[in-house]
Amino acid sequence: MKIGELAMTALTPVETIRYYEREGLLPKPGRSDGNYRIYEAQHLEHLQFIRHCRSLDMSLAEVRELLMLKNSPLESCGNVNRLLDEHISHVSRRIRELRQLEKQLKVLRRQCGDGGAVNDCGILAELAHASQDGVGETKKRKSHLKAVHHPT
Amino acid sequence: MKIGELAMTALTPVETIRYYEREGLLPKPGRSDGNYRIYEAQHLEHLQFIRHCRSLDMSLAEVRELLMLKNSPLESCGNVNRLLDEHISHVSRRIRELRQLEKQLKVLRRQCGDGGAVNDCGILAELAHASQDGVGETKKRKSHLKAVHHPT
DNA sequence: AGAAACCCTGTAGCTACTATAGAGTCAACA
DNA sequence: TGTTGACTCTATAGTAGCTACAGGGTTTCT
Repeated sequence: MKIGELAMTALTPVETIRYYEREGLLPKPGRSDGNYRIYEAQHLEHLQFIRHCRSLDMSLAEVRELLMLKNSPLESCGNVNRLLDEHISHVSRRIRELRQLEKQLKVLRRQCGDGGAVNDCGILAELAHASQDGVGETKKRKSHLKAVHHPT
Repeated sequence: MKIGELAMTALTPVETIRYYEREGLLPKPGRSDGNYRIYEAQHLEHLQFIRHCRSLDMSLAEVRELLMLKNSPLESCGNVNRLLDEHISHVSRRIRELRQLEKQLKVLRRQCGDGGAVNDCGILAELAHASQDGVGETKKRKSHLKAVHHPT
């Protein structure tokens, strides 16, 4: 099948498929006379594996690792478990962080003396204070999980 | 004060300060004879405002908006409240999403017939299935909140 | 005077895509 | 046969919010 059909079947944008190929996550398919990519059933499976992992918010690096483990069938699944456990702990940590955040934001929200002018707004006043709650932790470890915003 | 001192005081990397200036979030300071940036007390306050917002995971766009509201003192704080409420709802939504994710991951984790070879690993088998839980929602709204991973 | 520590600009890199531009291919229809 | 339209190709740039150079200039200390 051609890339468009694969894209429809796997519910994945065409450009994303080509991107995975460039990144070495998806094996290069054969080409038609007109230089179109021609995919087989195994490509679909492979792609669906990747998409399933991504839907669980794993990073492409993690997916890459899983794909490698998948291809070394003699090894034990200890590493698969380890990878998954680590990922779960990333998620749990992020949930804790966000709960903290939510609490702080709700406190902040209550600072507003509703309806007044901006000059008296308790929220802006509060924000101008240096709370510095962990702001400067230079070595703050970064998370790979998706961020919060929706740029509409 | 020079940029290094500002950086130390506000617990913010020097490059980040210059980046905020480029982005128009921090007003351009004066320069010394040797072309060094020279900051005043108000710059420190301004920077701390930004960092406080960022520590609450607001996007730079949101920070920009707040800064504008701050500079129009006659307006009412309705817009400040609105912005904050929206941000809180972003955070809450992301928490719900991650809880869901955590649940799925824990279910998956239990699929492994511990200690066996990769060939029999229930986790990999499960991942190869097309769960497609929302994988293909083309219009999935993006969040601006930080992702989960820590690239070590 | 020389070295260390600071500062400058400009550019490239990070993640995981997404979105063009500009061109080629293929099937169907008049 | 020509042409329209849908599809595909490569290459490049953009997104967020920094971070990390390279290759220079300035200041400060000894």
